[in-house]
Amino acid sequence: MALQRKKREHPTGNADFNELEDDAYESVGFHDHGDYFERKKRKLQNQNAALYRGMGESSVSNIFEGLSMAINGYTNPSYSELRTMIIQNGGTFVQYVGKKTSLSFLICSFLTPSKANQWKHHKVVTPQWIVDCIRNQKLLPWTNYRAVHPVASQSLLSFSDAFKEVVPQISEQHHESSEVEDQTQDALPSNDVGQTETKKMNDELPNSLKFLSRSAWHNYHLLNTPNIRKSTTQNPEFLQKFFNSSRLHHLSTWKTALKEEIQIMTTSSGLTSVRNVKSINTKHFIMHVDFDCFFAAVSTRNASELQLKPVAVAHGIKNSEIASCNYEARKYGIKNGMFVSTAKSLCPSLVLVDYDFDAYESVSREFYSVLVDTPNDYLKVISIDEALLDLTTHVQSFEDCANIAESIRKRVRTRTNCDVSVGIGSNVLLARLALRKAKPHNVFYIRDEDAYVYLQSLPVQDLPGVGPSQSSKLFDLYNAKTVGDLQKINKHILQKTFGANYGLHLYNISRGADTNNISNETPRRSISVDVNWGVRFVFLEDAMDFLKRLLQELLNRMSKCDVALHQLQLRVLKRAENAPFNPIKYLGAGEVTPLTKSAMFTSATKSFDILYRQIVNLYISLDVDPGDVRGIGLQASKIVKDSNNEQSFNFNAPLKTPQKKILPGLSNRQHTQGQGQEFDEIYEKKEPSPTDTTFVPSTPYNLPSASQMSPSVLAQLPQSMQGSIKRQLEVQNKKFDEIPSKLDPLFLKELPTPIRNEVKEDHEITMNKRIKLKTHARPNEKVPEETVEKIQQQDAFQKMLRPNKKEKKKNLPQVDLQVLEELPKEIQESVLEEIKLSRYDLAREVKMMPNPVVTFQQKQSIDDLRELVAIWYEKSPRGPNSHDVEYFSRYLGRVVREERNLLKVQALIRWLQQLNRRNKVGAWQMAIDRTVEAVQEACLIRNTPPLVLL
DNA sequence: CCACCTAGGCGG
DNA sequence: TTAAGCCGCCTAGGTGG
Repeated sequence: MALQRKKREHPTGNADFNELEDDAYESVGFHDHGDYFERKKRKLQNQNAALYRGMGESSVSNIFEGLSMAINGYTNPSYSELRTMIIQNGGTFVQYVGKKTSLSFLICSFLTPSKANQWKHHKVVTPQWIVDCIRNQKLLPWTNYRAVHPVASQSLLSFSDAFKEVVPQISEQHHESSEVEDQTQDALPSNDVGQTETKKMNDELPNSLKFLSRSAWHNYHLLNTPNIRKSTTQNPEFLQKFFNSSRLHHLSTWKTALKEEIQIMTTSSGLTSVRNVKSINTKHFIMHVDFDCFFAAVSTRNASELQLKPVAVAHGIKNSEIASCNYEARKYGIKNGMFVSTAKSLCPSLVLVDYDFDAYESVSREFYSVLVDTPNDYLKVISIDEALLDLTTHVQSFEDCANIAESIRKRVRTRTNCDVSVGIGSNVLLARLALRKAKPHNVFYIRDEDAYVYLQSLPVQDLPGVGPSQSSKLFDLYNAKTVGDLQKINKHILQKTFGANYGLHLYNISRGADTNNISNETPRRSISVDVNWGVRFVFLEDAMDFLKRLLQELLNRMSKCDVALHQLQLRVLKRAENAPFNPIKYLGAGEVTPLTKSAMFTSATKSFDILYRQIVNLYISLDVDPGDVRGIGLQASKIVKDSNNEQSFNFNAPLKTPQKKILPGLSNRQHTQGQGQEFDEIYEKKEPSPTDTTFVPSTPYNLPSASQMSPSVLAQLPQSMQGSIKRQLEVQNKKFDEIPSKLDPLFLKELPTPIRNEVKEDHEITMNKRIKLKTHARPNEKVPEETVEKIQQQDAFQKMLRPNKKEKKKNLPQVDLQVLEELPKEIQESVLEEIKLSRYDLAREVKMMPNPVVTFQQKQSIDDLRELVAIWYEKSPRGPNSHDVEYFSRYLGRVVREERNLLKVQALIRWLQQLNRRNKVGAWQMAIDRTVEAVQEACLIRNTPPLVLL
């Protein structure tokens, strides 16, 4: 099945606003990032010119005449709306501001502190100014619309005033904000919770809403519509629903399953011999068999009246992608991947058909049984509807192949009522190119002697491995449009511009030579789960919640193949800057920036707890606003067979290889220099023998399954992640209105000065830093005894709380005991069990022990600490005392190192930034910087990714 | 030179 | 209502030993 990548769809005629935006943001491709910005810049410039030209009648006024304006960051009205407003009212719109001096106004809703500083000598106004000026048809005094308040003239605000300041800022941009309180009251349960309790929760929710980013705020409103909410990650059933309906997910899983199934079938039945190695030098006969418009054909296979009409398979009716369309529809220019609305405009009589995944599977089964029955040397699964056959030892000529192909076509037709096409060539590349020519419902072969000339007329995009990116690169750099043009380019030039491997590949395939010949299946090397549709979060907790479900899904898939992982990768798609909150596609990702981060595990693991904890770290380190998350993925790599199921024989496992080992790395597998060297030999050098792994156990211990997601696990998670506010109340046994009545303004100064112990500890840890960093370098690497000891020391926490160093070995700090006592008996036991187990592996980066909670001024919950910090800020309007800053920084450092709660640290620093956002007190900014610095250092010591803030 | 990381691309 | 943009593999190119 030819899955068409979505191409840019250029709006015809006079583009209106939405079209401009659609095109610039949506049609470039899903995460096509190459020179996106370059193209966007050019494009926008053209669009501006076009806007100016076509202004004649659309010009509304000239109130902005002579003024040049630029837009920065998220705005409401949107970037493009503002742009039109400015231009239509006589202003000059400036793009990508280079020289600030030439600018009259900068339009923005909010500036980061560093940006604010950068723009302090300019007129920076909120978008509301533009709106109000146009509404009043005159220039209003801009000073009433400042986005940045000058530091000097700003009077100091009291704590409560500061809160009041924030609210109107939001409501000014979102007129719906008055609804918020009503809606939240409706949304909260009022039955089994006392009335005061409910009120407190209500207070708490609007309170946290005040600090939502614009994108999170947007999502909050979006998700208030129950039907929409149901279609997003907020729905606990989302993953299942999504995967059941996702064609791409089906394609992937089908392929994986088929590969395994066919391999087993052909190996055990003896119908297909394992590929003959000596035949490398003999001439091959390769056949590529593929259904014509598979989904559409299957859906209409028993409805002959539909087969004559234009038919497309899609979910929706508007901005839904066409997965497959028949040849009748293609006559109208309809293509796979096109939006239904576009297709409808090309062909109003287009018939839309639903997916029928079960039917695709059963048709495919018939298809593969025909192929398996066809005598062959090798059968390779390409996808549900597509396969390669090596017929080398069964035929003498292309004519023989063509006869077999016709026979396959006939049999498939009889059994499925669908057509396949067949391409034949002496290698995979030529067979594929022949297939293209054969379609629809035909057979075609390319002889070697004709290949070179045949290729010349093809567009470079037709070559496998050459997609939109590489073909546009070829065109931009060498003006090469056809394979003939490509043939003329010097090999070394290709290698220089496209890299040694890919350049050579291009050189070869342009001549019809296939470097990647058909080969035996290699074991899977990674397992991943991705969701890039319907992802909408408001709070950090939403993201964490979804990540838990995603991780569970990953673990389910891993357990089906009996593997554990050494490396975990988190992938987040972040809404691109300036991309609209609502993408064109309903609940789609829109234009995004992909971000990835990975973690290594010294011993292979499949433990939910261990992995989840790392995922939290990875997620935090990516520092994406929850409102901007558009997609999330987890990938398990460096996977190893899990030793628990050693007795079960696995067909896919290479023979003679030990059960537990890292699968071949890229460099081992691909580099042709290593030819002739067996994997095992390579392994022998790199893999320590089992006796070498005395310290770091290569077998992960398995936790009692009851402990997965048990309350004991929940209890050790940061409070902000523990779901609802109600549960937070229970767990912490605290009441939100118990705000410290009134604290002495000098209380911070009277605190005990830093304790000598801790200074010593800090020093010690810094000295260990280098050794520690080394230990994570490679899985299964032996860790020196000396390091272990030091790490143990480092992990011995709570020196401040428990000055008695001899208690260190006890492993159960008082804080934990308190937590433990509150838990049910059996869970207590499970926790104790975990702790017992963890004693065997103290060097483990991720520990099973609940981390100690470090208190500060007898406070430990984020909300209490925020309260404390707010009072501190309020009471020190000119800036904090430097001792207090040190004290606070040290505390945060300990939260990183000991409590290991990066969420808390991030929340507190952000809170401080938030508090200082209005007044912008320089001394406070310096204090924040110092705090961040301390936290980064702590992250370094802990060997976790640094915290990124704004 | 190696091992590791992240980004990007491709196909079905 | 809309809609269901996955997933495994490869290569490049940077960093740090």
